[in-house]
Amino acid sequence: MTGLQEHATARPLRADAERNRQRILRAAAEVFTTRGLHTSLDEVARHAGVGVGTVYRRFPDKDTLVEALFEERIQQIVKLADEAWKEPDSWAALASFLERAGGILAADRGLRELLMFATHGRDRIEGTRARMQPAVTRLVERAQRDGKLRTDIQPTDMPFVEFMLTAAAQYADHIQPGIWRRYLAIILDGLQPRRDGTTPLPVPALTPYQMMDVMRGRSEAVTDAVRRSP
Amino acid sequence: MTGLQEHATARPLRADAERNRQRILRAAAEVFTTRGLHTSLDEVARHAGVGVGTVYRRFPDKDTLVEALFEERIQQIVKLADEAWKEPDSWAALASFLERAGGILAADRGLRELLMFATHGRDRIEGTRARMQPAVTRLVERAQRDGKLRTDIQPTDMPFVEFMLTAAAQYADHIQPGIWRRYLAIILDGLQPRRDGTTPLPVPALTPYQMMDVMRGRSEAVTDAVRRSP
Amino acid sequence: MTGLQEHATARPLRADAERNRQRILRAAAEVFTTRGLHTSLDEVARHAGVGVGTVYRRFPDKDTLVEALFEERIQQIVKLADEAWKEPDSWAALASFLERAGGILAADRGLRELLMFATHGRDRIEGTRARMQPAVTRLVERAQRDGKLRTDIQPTDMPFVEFMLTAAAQYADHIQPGIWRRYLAIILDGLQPRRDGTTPLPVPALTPYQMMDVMRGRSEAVTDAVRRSP
Amino acid sequence: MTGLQEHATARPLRADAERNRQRILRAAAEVFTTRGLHTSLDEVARHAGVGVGTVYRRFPDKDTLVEALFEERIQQIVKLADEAWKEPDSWAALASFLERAGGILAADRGLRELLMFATHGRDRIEGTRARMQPAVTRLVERAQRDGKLRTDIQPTDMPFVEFMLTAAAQYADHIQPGIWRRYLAIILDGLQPRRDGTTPLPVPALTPYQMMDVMRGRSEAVTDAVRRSP
DNA sequence: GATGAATGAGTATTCATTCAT
DNA sequence: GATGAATGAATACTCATTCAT
Repeated sequence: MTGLQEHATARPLRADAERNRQRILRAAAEVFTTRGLHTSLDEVARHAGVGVGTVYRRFPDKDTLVEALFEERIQQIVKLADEAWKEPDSWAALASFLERAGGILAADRGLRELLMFATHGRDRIEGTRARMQPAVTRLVERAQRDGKLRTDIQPTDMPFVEFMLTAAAQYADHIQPGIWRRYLAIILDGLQPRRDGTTPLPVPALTPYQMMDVMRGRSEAVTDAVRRSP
Repeated sequence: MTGLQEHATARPLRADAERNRQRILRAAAEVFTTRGLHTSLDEVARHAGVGVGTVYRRFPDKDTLVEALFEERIQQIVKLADEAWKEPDSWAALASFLERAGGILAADRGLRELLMFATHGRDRIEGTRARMQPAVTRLVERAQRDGKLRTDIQPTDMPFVEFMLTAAAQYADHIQPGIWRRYLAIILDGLQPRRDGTTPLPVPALTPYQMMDVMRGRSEAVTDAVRRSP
Repeated sequence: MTGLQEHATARPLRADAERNRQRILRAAAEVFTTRGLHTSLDEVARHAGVGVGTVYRRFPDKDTLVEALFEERIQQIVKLADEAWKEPDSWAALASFLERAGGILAADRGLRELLMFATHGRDRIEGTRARMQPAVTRLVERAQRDGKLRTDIQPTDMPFVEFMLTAAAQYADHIQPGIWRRYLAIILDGLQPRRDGTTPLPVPALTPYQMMDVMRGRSEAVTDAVRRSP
Repeated sequence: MTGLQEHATARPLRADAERNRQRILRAAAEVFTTRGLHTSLDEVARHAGVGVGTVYRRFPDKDTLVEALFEERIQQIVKLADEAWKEPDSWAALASFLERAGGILAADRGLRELLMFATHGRDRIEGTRARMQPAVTRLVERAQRDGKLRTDIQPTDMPFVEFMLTAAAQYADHIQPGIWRRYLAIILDGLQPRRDGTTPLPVPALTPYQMMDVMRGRSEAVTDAVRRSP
């Protein structure tokens, strides 16, 4: 139903097992969202109404659970990119994609921590990201064709925009909700070509291949971030 | 030279004590920079070549040590703002300040974590921040007077620019060093007024008072982030 | 048999868990009795033949473990008061209660320390004490009705008699076993009305409410005494 | 001036050294009295206005410092016994001695802990105790000669009376100041011979030799009690 | 399959005592 | 002699992970 099984090479789970899996994921999303990534698996299990052993039966370790959550959110963002494509105005499409994705990130402390510290590197995440890429690329290229987006921008810049908004939200969203939108507006202005001259970008964007490394690279970071527990 | 002594209202430390203090600070900077803020004080002590008790003699707890480090770096940034003022071109002054500050942040994982997750709220940090404010305000206002900076920008936006660059660096600086400069360039373009129209900012900047809360607010965050232990 | 389960409002522990719980309690009683209340939980765990985590699974912290032990002994004393009631002679009933309770206290250094320095204030202890009160009150009042006990004595004086015997035992029982009985005899004589005049008591007994405070008051004391670590 | 040096076999201290010694003793008395025997020597040194090194120069370790304090108080009590001798009524003399000694104990938490847990065994304490013995013995024997005190009482019972009052004070003096006097009254009644029959004491008093062991025996106890630090 | 009991390494922190200044 | 800096063993407590029921 969420597609979390789609890449599972093994046979599908029994109905009750899948139900437990979903409960765990829901519980994890809830506690990680509200309390952050440290929060013990015992706590997650308690919220899910299962034993901690069941959590371990479904997810080999905490990292994997966190990754599964991450993937779920990434999927949402993929969906967003696909939906944005329907928007006829190419700039509005890109802008609305960035904004809606920002909204998802701003709302979830666990996800922010995940993005800021952690990630995975497992194949199935890689696959998800891969699926996102074309959708984002389409949005970017269309806007560039229409002269609405600087031509020195690359699709791999988009995740960085989100990372930056995430940081802004992390700092102050609890004090001034939506503050990140202020910075999105500034960045959007920076992304548009200017008649009166655009500052040349001093460093090339990441290649898609490097982008994979970014995601992978943070594998260890998860291990770090997730393990930290008060 | 680093001002680490400045807060000591009492007599200066004995020579040997000061030497050890510096060793501890250096060791802490090193391990926090390379391994992150979790990393036990035992480890810090080992790196400094002192007993853990010595660390505790100089810094009542881990938070305080982390703060001392933080303060040192913040001081560097304050100095940067003051130096930038000498630059005759008002836009260049602001831009160079943002860039040099970004450079400091990009270079240090521990500092980034500190900025992103942690801090305290003790008076001396508060004081440091307070001292930074006028310097930044001057830079901002001069650039606005010269028509080089959007008038809807506030001094409190500047720390957010840094937060965002920090995030970008955090993600990919190890893969593409200096990548954050790419995003600084985009943001700088977004900060300039445009003849062809500027997107209005949808959310007001933080007031200086709220900014204090942001810094304070992370008090708990440190406690969280710092205390997380593998 | 010891009622250690009674407070568990939830389902009873699994057989193995209960077995370990008992092992821990036995080990704790042993080491606390012989070495005193300081003695780390690591030590307790080692004696019990379990990991320290298991101790913490059963008892959220050291205080609670100590309290559980305390409660067990208090329960024994409650039982004593009830049994003493069966004794037909009212003075003999009271005296035998005091003596048998003294015997329990004299035998256990950990318990003595507990009584002298430590306790908690949690509901279940409070409840236990509450259950003791009526039994003691009955004994006291019957003896007074029979003219065997000074009428200016209150039920709240009885715990103090025990405290005093405890102190005597603490000092010298290891040198002269049973020495506390000598002082019990003196006190018993002091408790009886005298034909030839009784010294008026210069200070009123504690009210039952104050007695609760005495027990509660030692909350901090435990924390103190228990936490003291060599 | 306090006689603390009287038994010092070594040469007398230089004036400033003696002054420091007194300051330390005074500071120790103060902090131990108010906060208890745990309380670090750093704290004691701070209160005395000297460095901790100075404390160690005067007292080889914490135990010794605690013992010195103990001795000082014992001396006070010796003095009390001597003063009481002047009282013409033999019973009043004994009673007033017990009461005034109780007053000293009740007022001082550190001293109570000392008595309840700790002591020394060093010669000079032993000497102090030895000097107390005759004074107490005189009081006891005179009262017995006058038929005011049970004849089965021994001088070694007197310290136990104090121990017991100490326990009562420890429990509740903060809740009902002077409560220990209530129990002293009861004990005093128990110590007097009764026309209508006195319960025979079931256990012999300690011999003076055993009493020495009591004091000595607690040597280890101090080590225990003193070392415990929150 | 599910449960939750058991494990133990890992962390921050304290304080008696020693020793260089 | 005095100072206070340094030391490090000791302790309570947590939580990811494994395994018996």
